Amino acid sequence: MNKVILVGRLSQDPEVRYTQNGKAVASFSIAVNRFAGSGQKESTDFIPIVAWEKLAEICGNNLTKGRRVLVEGRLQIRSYETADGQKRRVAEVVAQNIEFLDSKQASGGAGGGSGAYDAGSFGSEVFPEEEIPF
Amino acid sequence: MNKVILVGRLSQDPEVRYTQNGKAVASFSIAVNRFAGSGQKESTDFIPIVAWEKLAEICGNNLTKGRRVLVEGRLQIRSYETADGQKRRVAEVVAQNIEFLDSKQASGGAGGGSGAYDAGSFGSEVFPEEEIPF
Amino acid sequence: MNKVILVGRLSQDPEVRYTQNGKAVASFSIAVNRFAGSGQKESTDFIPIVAWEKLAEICGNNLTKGRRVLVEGRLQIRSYETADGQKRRVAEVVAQNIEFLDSKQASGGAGGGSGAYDAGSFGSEVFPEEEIPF
Amino acid sequence: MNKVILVGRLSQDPEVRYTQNGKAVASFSIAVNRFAGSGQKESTDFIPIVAWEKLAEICGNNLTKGRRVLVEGRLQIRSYETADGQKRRVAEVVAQNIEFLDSKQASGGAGGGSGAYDAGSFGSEVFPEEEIPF
DNA sequence: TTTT
DNA sequence: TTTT
Repeated sequence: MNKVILVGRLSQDPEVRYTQNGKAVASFSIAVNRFAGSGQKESTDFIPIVAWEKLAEICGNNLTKGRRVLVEGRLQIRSYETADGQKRRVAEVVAQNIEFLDSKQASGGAGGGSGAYDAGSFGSEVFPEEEIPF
Repeated sequence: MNKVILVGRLSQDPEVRYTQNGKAVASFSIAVNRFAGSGQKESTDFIPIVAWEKLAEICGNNLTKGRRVLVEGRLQIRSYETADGQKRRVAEVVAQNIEFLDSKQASGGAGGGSGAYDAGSFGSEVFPEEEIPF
Repeated sequence: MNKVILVGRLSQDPEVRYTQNGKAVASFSIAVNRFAGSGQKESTDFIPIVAWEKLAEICGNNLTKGRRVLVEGRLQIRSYETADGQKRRVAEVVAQNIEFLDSKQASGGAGGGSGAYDAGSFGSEVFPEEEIPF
Repeated sequence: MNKVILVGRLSQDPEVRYTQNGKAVASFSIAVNRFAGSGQKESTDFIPIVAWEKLAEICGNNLTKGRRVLVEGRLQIRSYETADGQKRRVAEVVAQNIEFLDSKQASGGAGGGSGAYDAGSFGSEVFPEEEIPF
């Protein structure tokens, strides 16, 4: 069991790239507010999201900075090396399912609308982390 | 909504420290296995967990390396500076509720037993991140 | 672990009642859409929600039919007897946390706004089921 | 979003039946303990679980009364008529993913072992409720 | 009994 | 830095 459920707003437009095998990967962050009790400082977590394949394309085509989404996914710790050879670890949520929470009326325009998009339907539950092209 | 639910085994004994205000903080990582489909390489995420106050003490007193737990919490991105002034971000799960999944029979001995422990009952849902003593 | 997370719209205004001890209880149902794959009939689950005390009052004062909410809670199976002595069981979600998902702009008017409300902050995690006044 | 996550023990062996189309359906209940605070009566919810197809067969072949599982699924309200024509509604959790929480050592024997089994891998996320053969 |  |  490794389940993450977040509601937040995109802090940037998604970036869509492609692996060497031609798989789409979308990445973006969402701003998730912490509702601290009264008297406590409110704060925000900016949480990196990664989506793959069909879900990546849906993100690229439909999401923009500021839109509110519900993301269901898996918390992944990915290791990489910096240009000068240091090992680093980065956490990100690999999306399995994304719901667009802005109602049609609220968002208006061509890119509007709400819906739910599920990576599961595309048979892409798990991806080898080496492939991530960034 | 910022909800994380994980099942995994402690990869180390919890470390319990105290803030300047005397609040207990336990930290440890859990190894969460990824059940890739057949034909895919199995892998593991080592996810850092932080627990506060009473829950921290329960962790310190009852959990050891190898024990299996269910952790419910919040995904937090914490910023800090390295000794040489670089800004870094680290992700960790702030535990709200921990269940011990090793049954009494299975684990045996004095440290055994299973149960559920909830930070909520101690009124400690949100902590200012500056206080973390490490 | 008994965790339920739902996003849906109120199918009715909340009803707020009081137990003999003066505790507020709000009840309402939310319509949760099932996003079946293409070619499958879309359908809806109408799921009964119960909220207690302060959270009940917030629901009574802020929610109306049609509003969209995220409900986090516990799935509870409650037993009762009908007037003619039959035993019945009813399932309901006891809310621990409710987020209002209609943005201020989208909903407009006095009742609008979005926010998150947590039963935990009021120390009311668990309620004896006999007390429910309906 | 309609997500349920439960940890409990089977209160009975699973029953596996088949729809007219030959799809396997497993049904059983799990006993989920409510950890009331000290001074409150502890109680248990018996929550009906339904699993389909490959996941149903895995349940039928591996689970027995008393085994501990984590169930991830969807809360569904199903309508049916009694023999004397009354309309009733029953709630059940449609499993998407089941993890066996009894460790190999604890359970022993041929049926033992732990693992995670995911309906998603079998392309069976949503089932029309009319088909349920009971 | 039902929502968009 | 890692667990079974």
